[in-house]
Amino acid sequence: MAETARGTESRYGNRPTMKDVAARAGVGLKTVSRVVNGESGVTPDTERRVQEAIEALGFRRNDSARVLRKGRTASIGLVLEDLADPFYGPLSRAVEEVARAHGALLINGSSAEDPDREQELALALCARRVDGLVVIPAGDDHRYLEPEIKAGVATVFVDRPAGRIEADTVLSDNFGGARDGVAHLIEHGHRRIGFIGDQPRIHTAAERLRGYRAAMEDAGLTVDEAWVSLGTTDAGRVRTAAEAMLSGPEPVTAIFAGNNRVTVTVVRVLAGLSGPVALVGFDDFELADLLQPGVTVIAQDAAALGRTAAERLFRRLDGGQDVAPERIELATRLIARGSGEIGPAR
Amino acid sequence: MAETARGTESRYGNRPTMKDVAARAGVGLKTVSRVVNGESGVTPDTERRVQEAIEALGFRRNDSARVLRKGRTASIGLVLEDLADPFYGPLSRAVEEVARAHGALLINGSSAEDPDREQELALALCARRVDGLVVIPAGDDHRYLEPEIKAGVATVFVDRPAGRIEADTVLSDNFGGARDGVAHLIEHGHRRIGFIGDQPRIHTAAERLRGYRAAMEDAGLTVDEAWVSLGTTDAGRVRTAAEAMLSGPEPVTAIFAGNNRVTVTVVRVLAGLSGPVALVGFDDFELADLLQPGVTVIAQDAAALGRTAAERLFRRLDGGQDVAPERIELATRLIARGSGEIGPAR
DNA sequence: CTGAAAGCGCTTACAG
DNA sequence: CTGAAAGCGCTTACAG
Repeated sequence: MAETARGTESRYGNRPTMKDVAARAGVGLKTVSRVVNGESGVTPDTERRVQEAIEALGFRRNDSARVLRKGRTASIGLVLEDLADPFYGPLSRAVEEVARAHGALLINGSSAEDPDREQELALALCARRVDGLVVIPAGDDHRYLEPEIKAGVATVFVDRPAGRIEADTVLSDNFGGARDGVAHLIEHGHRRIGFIGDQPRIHTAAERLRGYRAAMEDAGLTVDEAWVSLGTTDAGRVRTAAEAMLSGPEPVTAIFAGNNRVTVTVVRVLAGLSGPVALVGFDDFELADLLQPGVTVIAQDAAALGRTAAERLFRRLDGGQDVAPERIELATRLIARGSGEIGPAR
Repeated sequence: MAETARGTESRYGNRPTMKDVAARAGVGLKTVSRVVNGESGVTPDTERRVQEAIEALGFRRNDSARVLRKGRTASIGLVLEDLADPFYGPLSRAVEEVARAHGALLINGSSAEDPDREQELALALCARRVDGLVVIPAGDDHRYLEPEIKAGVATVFVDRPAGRIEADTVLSDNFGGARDGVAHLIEHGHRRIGFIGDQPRIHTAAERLRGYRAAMEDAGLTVDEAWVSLGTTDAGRVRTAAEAMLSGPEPVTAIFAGNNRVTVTVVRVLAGLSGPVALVGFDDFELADLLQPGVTVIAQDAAALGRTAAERLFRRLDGGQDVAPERIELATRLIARGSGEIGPAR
């Protein structure tokens, strides 16, 4: 009857439900539920009748409804800066793999480095009742997530720390990595080293700058503030900054680039120069080894960041709600390829 | 009372509902619903009381429940090969932006080029009742999606065509692009041109091979089958293939690489060679212009593929269910950077 | 082994 | 302007 009521043909947006299957198979709703979920306690004959009805009707369980009753949605959210950025691809994929291993789907969105959009997205995901949230912060105040976390949304911050709340955080050792990279340049004889980085309000940028200053200080070198340039990482600004510190009577002989966008632009600037200038960049990038010279970098493991964060999230979900928030820092790795081993021009 | 029943403190996984808000504000459920959804017909005073209860309780509407009643979930699914592949980043992001403009969230997953996993993922998304599906096929039989499409899941295939079903498809002009690239090499004097591509069961690979053969034939050149190598695109196989066609008494003087992974490996092989060999690659990649020589490529617009597909999907969702499936082909673009303009060695 | 009733948290359709 | 009842499609808790 239910069938007839909805018409003979399957119509758009009119999907069969367990009720329809039950009616067709001549069994109760619960029996259909048992078969669909592979529960025991159904005679083979009954099961066959239900299976036939399922096939005939093209039934597929509505997991949205299931989830409402169950409590957990078996989905987690990922808020990142930009899905199109090559740094976030491997990170996303790693989060996805861990989610998959736990039977969860991944909903993700880009904040476009806009704190309001980050908040809007994160809260929309909470409204969908994701079980957990992996956030790569764009903003620096995450108090808006406090009620959600309290309500049980497992939340882990990655790449940058949470702002003004206590929460699990997985970071790269930005300070140590930058310090190592600059120390590497110093070891190769440089004393005037430039630093071009992102806006200092961004945690990673500030940490890397701090690493630069620490390495210089460790070596007893004084930083001329004309060697330091912070701001947006668009090609225009970076190019101007690089050209400025490479000219004048006392130009820098080496540059430490604060992230891969900066590195690429600096490579372009250096390609147009006559004399060799050393370069070490934070973040590895594809083909860095194929350039001439190969680009020496401080590599961070984007996939490991994602994996570590997602594993932490599921551990919390699997019973560890009351564990104290932890801050995990992953090591970086210097990969020497040539550009960082050039000595200062005589 | 409801409040007391669930304890004074907000406990994990115990979120306030509209019922709780209604009880606290001393109004009916429907009135809370009206305030939450910004519907008219509520006195300012009532509204204020409800708002206060919402704040006090930390209420956030459960969109999962809402969705169950509404029918549409305001979410779409994206099944792609690998989120970590730089080709899919911009494509994903473009789909996300269109979804966002339509108030929908994006759930995505990687098939890892495995047809079974593609199916599992796509059907899991259908079970969640996504409104639509953007699929980058791994398999070549999509009949499993027929009931879903009939039931109203708007579905668009991207990058590769759907197998054995009629459905909207957005593709790059793989044939034309490859033909143009090979013709470009012929124009620069080459007559022995190699082709290294992916497995021919993959549609894009087959089309590009067809373009290669067409260009050769158009120029009256006969293809020696020793110049053609098809298979997986791992570095080992590609390297062996390239080295084979570059050696012997009649080596190729130019190579057309079937995708960016192949291109990168070929660049590495050529870097170790003494004489110059021309190269054109299908797919653009970052820093292609910084290599020496810059790599000439046939570029496809990944973002445009994603955007076009998502727009098509939402058009269907916004009333166009009964439009006939369409096949949209986007043009490719040759970008000359040096490697494709090298003449044959004398 | 099987099923009727209640409920997950909302919205819809309706009545006052 | 406001709210009680029914229902979205499932699962839970229970009874037979």
